[in-house]
Amino acid sequence: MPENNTIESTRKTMQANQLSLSVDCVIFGYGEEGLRILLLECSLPQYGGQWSLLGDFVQPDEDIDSAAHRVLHRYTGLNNVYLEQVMTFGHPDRHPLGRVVTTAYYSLIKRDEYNGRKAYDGFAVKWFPVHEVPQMAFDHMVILDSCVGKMRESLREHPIGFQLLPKQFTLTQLQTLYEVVLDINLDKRNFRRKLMSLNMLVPTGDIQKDVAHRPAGLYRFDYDEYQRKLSRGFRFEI
Amino acid sequence: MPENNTIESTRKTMQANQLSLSVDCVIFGYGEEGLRILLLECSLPQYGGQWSLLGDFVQPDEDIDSAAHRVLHRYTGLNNVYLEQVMTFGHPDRHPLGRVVTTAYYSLIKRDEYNGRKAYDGFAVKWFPVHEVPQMAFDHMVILDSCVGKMRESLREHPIGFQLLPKQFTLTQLQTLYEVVLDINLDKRNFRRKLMSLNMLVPTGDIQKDVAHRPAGLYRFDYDEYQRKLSRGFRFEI
DNA sequence: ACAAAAGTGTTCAGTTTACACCCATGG
DNA sequence: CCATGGGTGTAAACTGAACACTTTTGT
Repeated sequence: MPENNTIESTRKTMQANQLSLSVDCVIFGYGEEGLRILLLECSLPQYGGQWSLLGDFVQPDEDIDSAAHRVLHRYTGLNNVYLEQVMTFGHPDRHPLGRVVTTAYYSLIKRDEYNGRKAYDGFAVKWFPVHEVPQMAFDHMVILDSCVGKMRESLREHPIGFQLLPKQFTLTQLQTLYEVVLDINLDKRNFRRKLMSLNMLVPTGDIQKDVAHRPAGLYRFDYDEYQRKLSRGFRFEI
Repeated sequence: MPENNTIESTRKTMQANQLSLSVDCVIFGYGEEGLRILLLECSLPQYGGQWSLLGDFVQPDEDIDSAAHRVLHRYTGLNNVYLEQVMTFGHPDRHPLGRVVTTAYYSLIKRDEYNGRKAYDGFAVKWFPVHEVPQMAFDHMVILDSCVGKMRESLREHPIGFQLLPKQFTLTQLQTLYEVVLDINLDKRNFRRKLMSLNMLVPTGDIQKDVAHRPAGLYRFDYDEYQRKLSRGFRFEI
């Protein structure tokens, strides 16, 4: 498995092929400071000062999903994380060093489980707020935008948000998650009514500890019940 | 531009690369007989008697969207047709002759504008009803299923159905289109109310001719008005 | 006159939205 | 006793689904 992304290794990969395939991951991190995106300082001189998504070439005998997982693991230390393919970008001039077609993925992780380094091959890695993304190299801004859209759509239509909370969570934590990631405001009473009416949140019986106000009840998401409902034609929707 | 898909040309393309990229198109044809899919008899001996989607390798300096349009044109004679990327399939063993990653597209055309041949390179091309697809080579059944799903989703959320009707059409023709392609039944009154409430169907003033019953009024889809509404945040939905 | 498809309203149920106050706890 | 967030109900507006008869035309 490749373990660096220097210009030399890039050239070597490209020379072996008329056409190369890469994966690029938009990694969303959810935490105290809101929703951020993990970016890498671009190593190509023509994109000096700009940033890029985290990516690598797909190896000759590697599944593209596996390549995306490998990239995700390399930069975050995480395995078995939710990763979704978004779209493939294949304009002939999108990469200045040659023909590279790239398949975009996004992932949604908890910032506090992130276990990456500050730099790779001498190039910085940094979290940026979604509303303050820097200049992006290649066509990575377009890719980023399409991943933001797809991620928000999936968050509304699949129960992937629960992976960003502790096993036990309060309804306010859940609401805040949707508000932050979707960049919307929700009504507390309506939100609770809707979520509870799905019959997939079960009270654990526990309550918050050490908070300077009335402690909230804790819930867990009943994944088995969700699967059962799914097979009966149910569609999750926030 | 490549103009054949024989086994020899396939091998040649693959030998030049560790990894090849192809496009595969699911071509839906709408007409009198309902919704059909255009398939090609598979040329590989190990898939004898099976059928495959219409595809080709992406050329070194060709956009992937262009490759899909090229394939579509080759097999249907059509240009400037609606074509949508669905997903990229990259399992290492999906192609018996080597590593081929493929990007799937679907297109929706009018059967009566179809202008293809009966065979290409000695292999038959045939329309199959969506409910009677034959044995498919490679992973093409999986690809087909994902394209059917995506096409139906897009039909409901974008006004792509109007491309399958004459410029002027009756409301019944429109309703039948949605019923056939989505494989559902719709209530006539509710359907008309909903469509008319979008304020994007304008009566042309003309009526049907030469029908053995009360002639229906003809409408056209106001694409400009649709664009205007779009930019004001409107979302099309059937 | 008949056959065939066009055209047209109303009711009911369920869902979504808007909105404000009291409660429990820690400090 | 104060500050902080937790927790709760109701009314109005809107949306989606069900449902049947009259009209116009050609033969």
